[in-house]
Amino acid sequence: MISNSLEEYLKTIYVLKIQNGNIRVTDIAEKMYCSKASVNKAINHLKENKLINYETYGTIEITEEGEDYAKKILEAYDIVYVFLKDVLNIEAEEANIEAEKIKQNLSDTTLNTLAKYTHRVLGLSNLECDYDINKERCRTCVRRKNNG
Amino acid sequence: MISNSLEEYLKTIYVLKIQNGNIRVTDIAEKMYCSKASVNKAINHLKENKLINYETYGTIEITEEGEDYAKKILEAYDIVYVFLKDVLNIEAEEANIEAEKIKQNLSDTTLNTLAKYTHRVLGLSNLECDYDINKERCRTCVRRKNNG
DNA sequence: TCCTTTTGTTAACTTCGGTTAACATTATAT
DNA sequence: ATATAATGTTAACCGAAGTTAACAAAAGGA
Repeated sequence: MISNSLEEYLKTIYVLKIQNGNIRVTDIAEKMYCSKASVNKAINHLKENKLINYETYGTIEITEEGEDYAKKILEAYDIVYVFLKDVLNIEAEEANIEAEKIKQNLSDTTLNTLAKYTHRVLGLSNLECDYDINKERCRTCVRRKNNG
Repeated sequence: MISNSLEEYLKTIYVLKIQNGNIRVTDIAEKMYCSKASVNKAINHLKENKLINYETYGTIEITEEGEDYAKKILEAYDIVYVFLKDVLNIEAEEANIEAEKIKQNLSDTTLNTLAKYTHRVLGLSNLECDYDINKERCRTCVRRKNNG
């Protein structure tokens, strides 16, 4: 288990790599509005936790484990975001802010229950949805995102 | 604005005072599973923020402002707790743990929206519930609590 | 090539929220 | 009334997560 702060770094690294391919300390610092020194510390911690590979002055690579972790973080965000935006009808920008704040604090079981509830209420999947955050990315949430 | 940590101390002080009348540093430390030294620091911070009155070796008194603040913290907890327990049907103990973790991070507007949603889904108040977390304690949540 | 700019690292420091241990004060029991 | 127990305070410390500033390394242009 890593801290919320490190989770944010990992998530940012994962997203930036998908968007931009390669990625530098400076990119992360800009995206997260923090100093390069903070990023440097963070990536060394992530390395200690085997979530990324990194050598001094080298390139940042996410490990298998790190990728799974990052996906789970994003998945948790999606579950909360979709609930706030499409069930509670909270405006997108506000829903985004709130989802970012909450997602880290929810247990797997709560996230699973919330996902199933949202799917049911929105008619996105049948009642006996067997979604499990630890097994796979939520197809219905993904579909919603892809459809706008 | 005080930190989440200080909010927890304030909430605990408020609840203990309601339950036990007077209250000591030791009581707070026991309830929060922390050292008396931590409590001492916290109450001095709360005092600086005018949320409690305290003199060295004296008694701990909550100010008007502190009481309002504590009530709001409890209210936020209730809103999340009732949603988790009665809408998502999460088991009480788990709902309690999760509500404790989330409540601090939600904005007033999200809390209001969530409260109204819960009331509507549970049929606890009419659709045009004008509940506002900053104005008063939620009567429907209170009623639910009192009725078990 | 080599000089300059960009990028990355490190050291020293800050704040927050906690700890333990030593000490001070207050309360209690005989 | 006083010894002892309980309670409260303070000092010195820790780790997490950030900062700035100085320095090191890499990249790019003339």
